[in-house]
Amino acid sequence: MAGKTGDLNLTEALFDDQERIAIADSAWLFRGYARAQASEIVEAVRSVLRQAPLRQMQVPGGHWMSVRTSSCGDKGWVSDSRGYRYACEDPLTGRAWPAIPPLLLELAVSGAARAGFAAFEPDACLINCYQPGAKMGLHQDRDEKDLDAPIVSLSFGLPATFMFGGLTRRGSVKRFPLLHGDMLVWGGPSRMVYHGVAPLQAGEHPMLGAWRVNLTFRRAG
DNA sequence: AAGTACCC
DNA sequence: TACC
Repeated sequence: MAGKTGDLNLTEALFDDQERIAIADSAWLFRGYARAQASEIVEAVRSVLRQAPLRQMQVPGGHWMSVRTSSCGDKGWVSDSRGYRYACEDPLTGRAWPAIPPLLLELAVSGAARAGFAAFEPDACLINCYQPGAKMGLHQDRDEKDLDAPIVSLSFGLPATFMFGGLTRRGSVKRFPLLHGDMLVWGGPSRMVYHGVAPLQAGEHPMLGAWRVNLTFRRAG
């Protein structure tokens, strides 16, 4: 009897080519897509974080997210007791968010194109930083105006178990590792899938120590 | 509710 | 599923 959840056996997954792994309908994992440029990417992220520091955000209901976040781009994702939204100003500094570094933008756009999403013009890049124990519960990305644009996610540092569910909370959830340099792209019929990250396991990464850094690019509108 | 608690 |  099939359960409601299950591991995605990547050795049995459909390989479109050597690096592109189908996760679901219109959802693709590009193993190690950004690995060769990881050093430059991490340096660009550090530069953004000097201008828009990491912070923990409150969610409606009063709890605090375990993940530390910042943003770059025209819009940044913010949350407080009043709710979630995209904002043009960083509430921490009162200034506009830093621009998306060109290298990151180029990777996100080229990655989206390789997944079949032409002319992706992200205006928001969320920076989610996980330390051991940090997690992201199953949720939908539903605050963007343009749901035709995909979500492009880049992972660096410690490995994480990604949870990729269905269009309802009750749908089955696939779990698979996201490793340093991996890119995940989902959109179209998968755009509104529930997804999340299991609590990060302790570890030490040569480049990032006890951290996982995730960049997600969206068209917030 | 990108949160937790608790119930069935 | 409920949470105000």
